[in-house]
Amino acid sequence: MPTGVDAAAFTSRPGLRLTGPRRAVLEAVAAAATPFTAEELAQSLPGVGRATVFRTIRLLQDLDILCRVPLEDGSVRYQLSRGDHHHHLVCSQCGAVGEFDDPELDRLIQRNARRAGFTLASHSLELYGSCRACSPGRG
Amino acid sequence: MPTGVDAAAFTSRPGLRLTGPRRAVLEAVAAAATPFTAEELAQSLPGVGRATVFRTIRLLQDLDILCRVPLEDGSVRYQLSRGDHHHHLVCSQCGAVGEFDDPELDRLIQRNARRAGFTLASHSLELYGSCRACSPGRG
DNA sequence: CTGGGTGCAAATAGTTTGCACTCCT
DNA sequence: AGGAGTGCAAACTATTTGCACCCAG
Repeated sequence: MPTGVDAAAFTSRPGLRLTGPRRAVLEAVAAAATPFTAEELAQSLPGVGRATVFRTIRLLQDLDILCRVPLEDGSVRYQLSRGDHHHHLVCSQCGAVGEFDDPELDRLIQRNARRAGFTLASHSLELYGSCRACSPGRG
Repeated sequence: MPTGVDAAAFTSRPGLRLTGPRRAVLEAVAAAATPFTAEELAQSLPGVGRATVFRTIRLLQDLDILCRVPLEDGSVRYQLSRGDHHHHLVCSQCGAVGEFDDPELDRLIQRNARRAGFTLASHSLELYGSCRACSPGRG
């Protein structure tokens, strides 16, 4: 078993190949302790071409293995996707990114869309603040 | 009265100057029928330098006159801000961007943050789909 | 009359593409 | 063996910065 996040996903699409470079990216992604930029990922894999890193990042997003995390400043990081539909909790201090989901929240979002005469296809919700470890502690 | 969205905001910060170029940007922004990119804004104002357009866009965001609209594909557009705190409804067909706010939704978001031990500073929520005009109509 | 603002051009950041070559299946 | 995948470098998109000059207050 190569990565834990492994070949299985690749079987899902006919013609998709699990190659050396992709394996390398997959391992780096799975091993990452914190969310990373495409640049950082590329630099951590000197043996893999930049373009391949970018192409693989996109592929992994399509396969729901990786998720895109938009930061408050407009930059973008990536992180292993831990669940299907979810939202992000981004800590501005340490950069940690948590995930959560709340059906009630999604229902409320849907309701707002309907109210506006809007047919909802998708949505994106990011929370920014301080994680437990980085919070002032309040006392 | 130059723009409707006028000089008033500029008085709010000591030292801020309402110059010709800024006036021009403000007028273009106020006249825009649909959300625009920085590039488009710059091109519509040949008399104003690119850098000034970008610097003014940033300034107008700080002044809550303009708001940044992240699209689904990762690109960014801008639109006159019609309210204080609000979220966006982005139509993938025609590109129109509506705004809405829902205190209940914000409360639910806050609750999710708290649950995760997270001190919330801000959040961003964008809905993507089809506006009333562009929707299939369902029947 | 002076410090905030501007234009230009070059620099930077982030990402995509063309193409010859490689290698998985 | 053939098409998916790759590396490289160049192209591209989006935005920022340095700096000499300018003008609103």
